[in-house]
Amino acid sequence: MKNKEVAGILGKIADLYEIKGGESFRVRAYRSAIAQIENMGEDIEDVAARGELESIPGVGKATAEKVRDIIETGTTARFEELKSRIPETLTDLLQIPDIGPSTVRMLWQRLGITSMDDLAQAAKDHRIRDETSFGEKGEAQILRNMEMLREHGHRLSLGVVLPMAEDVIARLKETGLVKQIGQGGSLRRRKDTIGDIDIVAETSDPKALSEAFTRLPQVQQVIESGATMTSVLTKSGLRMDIRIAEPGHFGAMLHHFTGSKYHNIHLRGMARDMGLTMNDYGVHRIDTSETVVPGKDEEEIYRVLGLPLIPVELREDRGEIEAAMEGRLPKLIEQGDIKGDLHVHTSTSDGKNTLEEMVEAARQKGYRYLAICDHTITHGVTEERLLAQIEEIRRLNQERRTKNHERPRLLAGAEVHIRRDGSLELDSRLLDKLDIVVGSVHQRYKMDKHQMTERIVKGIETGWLDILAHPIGRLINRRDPMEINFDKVLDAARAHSTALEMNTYPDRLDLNDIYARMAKEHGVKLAIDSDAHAIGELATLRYGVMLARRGWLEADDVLNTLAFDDLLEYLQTRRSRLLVPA
DNA sequence: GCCGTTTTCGGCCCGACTGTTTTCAGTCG
Repeated sequence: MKNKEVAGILGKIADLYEIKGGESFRVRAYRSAIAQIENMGEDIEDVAARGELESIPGVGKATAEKVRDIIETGTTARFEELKSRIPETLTDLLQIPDIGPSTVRMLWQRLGITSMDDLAQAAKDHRIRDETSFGEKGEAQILRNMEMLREHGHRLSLGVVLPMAEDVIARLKETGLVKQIGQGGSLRRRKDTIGDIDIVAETSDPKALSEAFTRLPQVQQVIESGATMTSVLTKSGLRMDIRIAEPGHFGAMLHHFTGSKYHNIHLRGMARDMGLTMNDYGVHRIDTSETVVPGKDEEEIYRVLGLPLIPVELREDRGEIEAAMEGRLPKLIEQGDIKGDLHVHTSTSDGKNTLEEMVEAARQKGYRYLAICDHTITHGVTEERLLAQIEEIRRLNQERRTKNHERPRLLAGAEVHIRRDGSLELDSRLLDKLDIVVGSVHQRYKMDKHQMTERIVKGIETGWLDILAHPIGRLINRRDPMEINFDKVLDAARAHSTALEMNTYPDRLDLNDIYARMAKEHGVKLAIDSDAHAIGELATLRYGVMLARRGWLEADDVLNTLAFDDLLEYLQTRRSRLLVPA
């Protein structure tokens, strides 16, 4: 039973309580426990096995007992009892924009609606306008919102959404109306998937800025517009909001709309204990309403609470506030720490650019090294072409010594498929000629958990894998993660000094922050690689740095922050230790 | 349902926008 599944059932219980009504604080407690369980690095089953569920923040005696029930039996008495009184399918309706628990309850009690299909039919039959306070407009809006959920109800990759937001911000800057502008929400916190775009801006002309915002070429439709916020639907189906701060309050507004919700709730609780209240216009005394700081920047807000500025990527209430209080915030990895890319392809296999073009692009990025890892036999190079490529790489490195000193050094590598039985599809005679070996699963993703874990662990135990590429195997919105026991993979990776990849291909973002933090805590190194199949894709590596920061990673945790000589020594030492000739 | 640097009971973050509104509930972030 995965954390996601346990959280899913607790979420249903919370949903059913909300539809029932009158349980707002109980619901809040559930939601807070759910957020912790979804975001914790560890398998909830392991925590339960150790009897430490109640050490999870927000999980008390009652929730711990339900979690144990769910792990053991797949459900819990409270859930069954609620379902017997309130149709479970009602919780689906909560996904529809602008439909909340009160509306669901009303639709159910007054019209007998219990599912999406019921609701669509009732709207088409005009029963909603006739028998509820929703008018004709409201009824049409429900149908539109259901359509929107069907079409765009999913979250998009950070690698897709961030460039869109950057373009919007550049255009708004061009208007000359903004004094300060930035991203907010989960986008600014660099979550791997994004549900909507939040923008925060300071201007002396809110009306003109709102109008400029709604006239952007990306905008399909204006959803709502007021004095301090305007919300639109973009042509790509993403909701996009702009919040407008009064001069002098940009930091407070930015902080408020960066979140996360639970980070903010935690901070507001601290403020409350100090007799203070926080909102998007600064920090104020509760008794006199006197403004303590207006929130011109974010530092100001944290300072009032006695805290250093907490990096945006950490603001999830996953221990960052406690770490900040105790002065032990990590020194997070930065883009500039990256010295090279250890997983790129060329036209020798399925890449779009030649070896020379990839090298030149890497040089322009200032990389000190680049590992060429084309797919092996099944997916790409033949033995002859691989040998020829190794020759070419040696020649280029030789040439670099006499001229082109600024060119990155090249590592001869391959991306080797891990077969169903855990063997590698390249034999050791060829593997031994390579400087670096990246292993990955590229076929048969749907093995059961035990078999898939065995397969990957055996692959690692061959001793050849310097890096395990895209370890989880998901494609965002297209393919679910593989079923694996991640703890066992981590144990094997640590024992064999195999680094786990943070693959920054926008469809993958694999590993993400949560798994990366787990790896770090297991003493396993990470490698942030673009898996670029074209020169333009080298730049996606920044998404990996963002997710690494969310995973609390420091430069030392990441293989490709090493200087070239240190990297080479690391690889050679590793291989000589694990692959002593028999 | 959780939690405690006055607490094991009595609190629990805060505000904008919409329209089912004319003073407020529902939804959202």
